[in-house]
Amino acid sequence: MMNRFDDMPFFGDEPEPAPQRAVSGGSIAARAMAQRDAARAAPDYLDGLNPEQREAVETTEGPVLVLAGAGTGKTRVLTTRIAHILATGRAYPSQILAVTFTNKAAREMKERIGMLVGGAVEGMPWLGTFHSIGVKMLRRNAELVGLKSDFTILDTDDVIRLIKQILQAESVDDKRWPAKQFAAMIDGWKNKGLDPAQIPEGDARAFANGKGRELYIAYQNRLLTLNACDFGDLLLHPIRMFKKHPDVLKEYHERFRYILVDEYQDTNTAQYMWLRLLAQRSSPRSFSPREGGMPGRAEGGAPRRNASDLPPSVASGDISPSRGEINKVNICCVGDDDQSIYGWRGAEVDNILRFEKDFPGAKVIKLERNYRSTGHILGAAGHLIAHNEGRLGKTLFTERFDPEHDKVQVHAAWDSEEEARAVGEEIEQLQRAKHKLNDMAILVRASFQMREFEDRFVTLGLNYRVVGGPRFYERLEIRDAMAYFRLVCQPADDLAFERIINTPKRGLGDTSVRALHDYARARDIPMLAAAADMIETEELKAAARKSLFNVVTDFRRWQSLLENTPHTELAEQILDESGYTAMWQNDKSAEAPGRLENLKELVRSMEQFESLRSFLEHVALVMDAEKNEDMDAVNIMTLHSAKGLEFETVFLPGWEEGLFPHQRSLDEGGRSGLEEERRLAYVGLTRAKRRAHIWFVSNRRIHGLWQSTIPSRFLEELPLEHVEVSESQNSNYGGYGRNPYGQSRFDKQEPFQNTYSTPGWKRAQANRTDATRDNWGSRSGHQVERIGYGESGPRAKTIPGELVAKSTVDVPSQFSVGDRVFHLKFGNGNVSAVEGNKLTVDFDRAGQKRVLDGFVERA
DNA sequence: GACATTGCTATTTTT
DNA sequence: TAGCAATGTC
Repeated sequence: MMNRFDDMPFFGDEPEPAPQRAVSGGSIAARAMAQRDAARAAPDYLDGLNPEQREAVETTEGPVLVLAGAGTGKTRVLTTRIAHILATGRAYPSQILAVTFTNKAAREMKERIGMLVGGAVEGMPWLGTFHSIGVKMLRRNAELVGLKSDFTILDTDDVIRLIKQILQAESVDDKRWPAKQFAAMIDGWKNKGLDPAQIPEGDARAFANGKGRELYIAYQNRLLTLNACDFGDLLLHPIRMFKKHPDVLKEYHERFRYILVDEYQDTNTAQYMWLRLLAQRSSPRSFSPREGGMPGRAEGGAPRRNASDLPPSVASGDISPSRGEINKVNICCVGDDDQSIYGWRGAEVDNILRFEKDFPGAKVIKLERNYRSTGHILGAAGHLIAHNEGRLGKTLFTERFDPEHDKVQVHAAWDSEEEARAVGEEIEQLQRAKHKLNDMAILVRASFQMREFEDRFVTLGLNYRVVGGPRFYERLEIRDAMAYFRLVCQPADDLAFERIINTPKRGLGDTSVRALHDYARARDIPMLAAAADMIETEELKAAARKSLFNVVTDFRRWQSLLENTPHTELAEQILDESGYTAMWQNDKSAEAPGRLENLKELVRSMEQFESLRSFLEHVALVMDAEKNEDMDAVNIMTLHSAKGLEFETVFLPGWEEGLFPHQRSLDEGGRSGLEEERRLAYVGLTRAKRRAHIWFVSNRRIHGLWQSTIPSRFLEELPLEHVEVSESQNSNYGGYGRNPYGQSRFDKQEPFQNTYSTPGWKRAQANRTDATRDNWGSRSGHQVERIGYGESGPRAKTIPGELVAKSTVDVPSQFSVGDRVFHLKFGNGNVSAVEGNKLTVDFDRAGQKRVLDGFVERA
């Protein structure tokens, strides 16, 4: 057997099994902590924990589910728990498996554990993301799944290029069946833990005239030939390995005494399977993922009420916790079902809803004491989320309720421009009151919303930062440079080869590359090797051969330098000698200097790694952007990327039907889609510590067309007692034709009205009933049921799926060129062109605009 | 190989 | 509308 753990440093350096509460052996830090523990009744790391948190920390044995609401000290519990396990000598650092989703979370956890236990955290090799731990396991035993231990990790971009090649090879029309789409399908299957043989027949047929399965197989084969993995494989290969080689799994079972999982509500089926295998101490029966559709995410859109209605899951069917031995597993999952917002990416809320069934005898601890937000914010968020049915049910509370705190403010604006302007004013107002911009965030549903705010802030000269977006390692020049490095380290990396063989231009165009490709495929050798061969043959033109000869000798030279040259030096050398640096130096375009700067930064960032190889590994998994937190700036980001963050003041624009909840979620996800949107709203609100401002507009431009919009149903789900509706005084919301550029409402000291009866609100309501009168029900065929709730608050109205008029071209317009029309926003004008139901109108005052005919009437 | 033209699509995003 | 990607033209 190749899985010899004894040559793994972290397996060999400590006695095994760990003695319970032993004070001898183990790391010095752990020993010191244990001694201190013995000396004192309650170690000081437990200070300041509330009773529930303390229980979550101290219940170390058996399965534990910590339901940690927003702002209830989740990370603190997780890190203190680990510190506690170490300090009491229950396990050595290397016997704890602690998994997170993001590198950021892993880093943060490591840091905070370090603060509690000092250097012992360095001995925790199994603290990391699902993927990085997966890689670690795979590198150890790669040959068991047909890989070599130096396999490459492909990112999304590589994967798409690879699939393109496969589609071409199989002569699939990649216009009709885009590679991107197939990459998404494969990703989806892998999220569910499905091998080609296990994908649902329907899925297999749905792509490329039924070739789905075949192509998936071809893709997997290609990956093996390339000695490469995609992200999904980093989990699936270990799962396969565990299933095929119980002895390997057993070693891990003996190794991990404690398993901790962060953000459990975000785990997908594959991650769940992986965890179950590792958590399963009794000898597992043969195990295969369930065939057919995915569990959980409602196929028919039927709402899932509670865990007991759930269909037999992947795991409970196949690796059931037999004979109660599962109880021995000390697994602790921390999560919040109300913050599950990644269902669309394969996350299974059911995993958390089902925990107690999966782990009989599990202890469930709820953390509901919130340390972040004011009572009003919690009240509003709690009332909103209570409209969801598929939840475990928590109610956050705070002990510092202060009637002086602001209620959640709901604002109406005429259009997105005014929305941005008003938010800008509010921010400046806060700024004048000495609030820091860093403490404010604008959280949008979709990134196109950001632009309006950016424009406005540029005009105002207000600092802002966009969080998320394109990352450093995704930039063109970085990916090119990385391809060079990859190819030097791994001559078989054909994807890297193809990426850079003609970058910079070397006269090796499509024809040469195709010839190389064919030659390589025919002989089953890497393209770089093929290139070396083809220098000798007559197949290519002399110029191309010469060029190829140079490239091949370059790579040979660089490879020979790999072991003995400092890697930063080698990297610079590669970039210079390949002509890549020169290429950008000669480039006259505006972005060229920036790209050169990025390349320098890339080399600089390599310094902290010991070799080119370890750097490559880091980049493949830890794609992190640099951030400038020293600047005081307003944060702009999507609601998704705001999860886990907190701000004094949060602005939540765009609460309109169709945008939020997003139409597509409604159409594609039905009821569960709506609930996920609602959780997103909940996440948004609970990011706020003191102030939350929600906005909705009555007109928004979508794809260049102005559309009338309706306030989000979520607004109606907010409780009156915690919400204040304040219409900006200068808003000409509903008041046609008034100058929107009036004085700021902050200049007037009129008190905001705090009921739902302001004229604007009423108009919004009227607007809503009009627009929703017909077309009941969404495309997916179900209606959204009435969501009733007792006590106070407005009655929830039922809002159907199709609220925003669709811009369907096939509906002929009732208008024709020359008609005189009236539009709410733009006034009177003449129709100058008609295209389906889209009109081009020359407005008397507003100029030429394109509008949907539903929004104009005959003048 | 550089540049213009056409066509298409249009959430959320980590690893 | 706008931004991108994949063609077409010289």
